[in-house]
Amino acid sequence: MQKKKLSRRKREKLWQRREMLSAALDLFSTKGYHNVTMREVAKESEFAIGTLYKFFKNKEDLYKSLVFEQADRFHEALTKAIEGADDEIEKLRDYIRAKGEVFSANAAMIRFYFAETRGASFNIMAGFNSEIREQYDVFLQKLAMVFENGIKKKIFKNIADPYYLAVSIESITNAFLFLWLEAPERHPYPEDPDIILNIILKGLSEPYT
Amino acid sequence: MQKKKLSRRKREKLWQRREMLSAALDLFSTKGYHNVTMREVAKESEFAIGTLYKFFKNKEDLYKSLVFEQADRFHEALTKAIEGADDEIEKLRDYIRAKGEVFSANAAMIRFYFAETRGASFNIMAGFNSEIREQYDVFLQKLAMVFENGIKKKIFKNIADPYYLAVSIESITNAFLFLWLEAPERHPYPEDPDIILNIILKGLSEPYT
Amino acid sequence: MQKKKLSRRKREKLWQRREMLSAALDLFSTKGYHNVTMREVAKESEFAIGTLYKFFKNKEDLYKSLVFEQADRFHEALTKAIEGADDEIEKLRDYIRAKGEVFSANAAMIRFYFAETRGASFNIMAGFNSEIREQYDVFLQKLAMVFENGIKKKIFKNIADPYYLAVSIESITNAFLFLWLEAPERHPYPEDPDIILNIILKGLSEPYT
Amino acid sequence: MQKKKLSRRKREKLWQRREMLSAALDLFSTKGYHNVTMREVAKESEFAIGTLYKFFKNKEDLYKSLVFEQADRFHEALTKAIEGADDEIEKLRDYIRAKGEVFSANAAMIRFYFAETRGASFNIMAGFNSEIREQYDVFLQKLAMVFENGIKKKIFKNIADPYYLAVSIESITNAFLFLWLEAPERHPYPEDPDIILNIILKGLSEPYT
DNA sequence: GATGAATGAGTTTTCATTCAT
DNA sequence: GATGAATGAAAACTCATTCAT
Repeated sequence: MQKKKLSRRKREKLWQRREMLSAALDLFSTKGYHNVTMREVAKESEFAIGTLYKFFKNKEDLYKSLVFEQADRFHEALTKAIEGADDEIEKLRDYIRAKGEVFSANAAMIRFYFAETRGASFNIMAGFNSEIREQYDVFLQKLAMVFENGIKKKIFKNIADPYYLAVSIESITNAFLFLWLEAPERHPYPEDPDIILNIILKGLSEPYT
Repeated sequence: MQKKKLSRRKREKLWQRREMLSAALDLFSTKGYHNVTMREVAKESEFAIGTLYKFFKNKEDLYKSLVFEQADRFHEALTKAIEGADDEIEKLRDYIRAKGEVFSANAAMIRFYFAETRGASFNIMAGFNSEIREQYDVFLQKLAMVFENGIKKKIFKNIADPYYLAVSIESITNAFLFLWLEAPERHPYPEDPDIILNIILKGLSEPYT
Repeated sequence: MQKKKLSRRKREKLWQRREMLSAALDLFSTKGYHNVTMREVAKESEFAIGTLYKFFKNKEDLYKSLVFEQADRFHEALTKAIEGADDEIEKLRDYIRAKGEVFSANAAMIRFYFAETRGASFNIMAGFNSEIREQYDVFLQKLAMVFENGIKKKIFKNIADPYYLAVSIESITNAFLFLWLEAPERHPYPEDPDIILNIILKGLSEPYT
Repeated sequence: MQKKKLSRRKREKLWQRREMLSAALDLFSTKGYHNVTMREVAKESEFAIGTLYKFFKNKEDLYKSLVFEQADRFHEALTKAIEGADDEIEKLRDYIRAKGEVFSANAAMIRFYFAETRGASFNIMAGFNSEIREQYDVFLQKLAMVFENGIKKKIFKNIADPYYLAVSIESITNAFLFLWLEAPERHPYPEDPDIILNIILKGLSEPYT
């Protein structure tokens, strides 16, 4: 086991880093990159500014670290979800469930995620955007594969380009998450994945075609 | 006619205002709120800073004005689209087409839109968000109505809450716009609205119920 | 006349600039580059910090401007001095007098000059050093020429390389200025240039060869 | 003998101190006081910052210690030089040689010396300047004495105040050192002290007087 | 006794906003 | 009424110094 090998020093470092990133996530997600000062992050995380700068070489570095960390966490969970089951429909159900779990656990993260992926700090991201975008695209390709395979296996009808189907289910789940974020009571993220899934599984128009 | 009543003075004012907002849209959409200075907006719009402040009481006010203006334009176009045709399917087609037209004509606006609705300046908007959100919700309700009526008329199967259907088609079209924004060549916003529409019309699973 | 052409605006600008450089000279010369804050320069010159930054793009730029300005003033005065008279000895007398005049008028400048040319901020100067150094060398060459011509005309004995003679008289006058700076009463810069000049004109050792 | 009395402990301390000062000299002489951090001195000398502070109560103290140490070394060498020989001319030759030896051996020291005596850190030195200056003046007085005695003995002509003669020969040798520092190849500090000495010994003007 | 992580005061610089011309 | 020069508050970041281990 590697984890046992970490010295007390190292473990403390890691814990401190986590504290800082956690404070930063809270602040960035509610106020946005430019409305958060390093002083605030320092105060919120209960470290001195200088200490913050020991861990992150500047504000942007702190921000990027946060983005990468969250993106990794997110990417990993979703990838695992669509790689678990054998059945394509089950894969999609797992994916919808996982997305809900990862995000519902942390409203700050979802707010941050939307601020990041769509718009918001698209200016700050300029430089490292590509890396994240690539990682995201890798996932989209995998998701598209699920549809492609489903179509090949005749589980799905061939109604649209698998990539667009992937993008669509992504955007629909995001929309549900967004609704939940705004009014958790009124619009809970559905327990039953089929509530979302049916929207693209069962066609609206029976006679239509 | 009301427009004839406007004095030359008034009309000039309006034109100046439009120049300013246009310059602001260009800058904000490409660089983001915090990376644009009033000096830049002044230079770009070829007015003096002081003149800018005659029209907008501060930077935030300029920004908000822009948001409201764009939102209005957008809202109006989409509302008109779904109120035109009689047939529900045709309404949806019109909606998809209109969305493409409004946005495709102006990449700046779409970039700005995403920065606004999803994330980005959700911080700046804090206060007046509600107003925009309300307007947006009015539209969502109307869009939901299209689905509800379609279901009542048995044009659509009753596969999900009409409101969620509205949110879904909104998010799918957004996703397509986003793809187009990133790579206009590779992912053109479809000429034929059915390419998008089919995703929720024709269900993926035939045998699945 | 060109000066008459300057608009009131331009003249005011120039005056402001001079005020700032004057305050900066005072501060830099007494406290040294690193011990002076922009806030101090602003306060001393009675402008806002922002105004300071309108004239000089950063602290280093302010500093460099000061160095160049002073160097120019100094260089010009000395060059004129050694180019005025025909007689070599008279040239040297004029040079010694001019040096005294330029500096005696302004203790701040001499302090600043020593801090700059010898040592001090040799770190800050790194980049533009060469330019100043070159200008200085041009002068040294001209001064060496005075000695060379004097030797050719048999006014001077050929006791050393003219360049070294130039460097020597430069350093001796500097030494006198330095003494004056430290104790103006006890060590006034001599009215009669021959007091300095004799040191290298009249040899110490008659019999010695 | 006093040195034998030093305990191993004491000797080690002394050695450590020397290591620190040596690292400090290297850094200060190349980068200047304000561009050197205590962290750097610690790293360069391979001690911990805390240890540095055991030896010097703060950065300024470290700097001053360095100045005093170097000044002592310098002062001692030069004093010894002018006290060795009996003949005044030989004393001056020894002085010129010694100056070359002390400095040529250590470019860092000369750079540091110029940064200190002329300009640079005259700001940092403010407080303790006087002490160094006094020591330096003691030396200047002794050097002046050499001239005074030479004049009394009729070895030298009485062409100027002995103190000014001392200052002059000091500044000329400095100028040569400075030239050497800038371009060691082109301007070597002369092996033969007479090359410098002649400048004040042999008068330039034969017929003059 | 040695260490170096943690601290936070202090510095440079930007930019929204005002107001005299 | 238009202008844009002047303002200064506020932000990012550095580094001398302390002190718990």
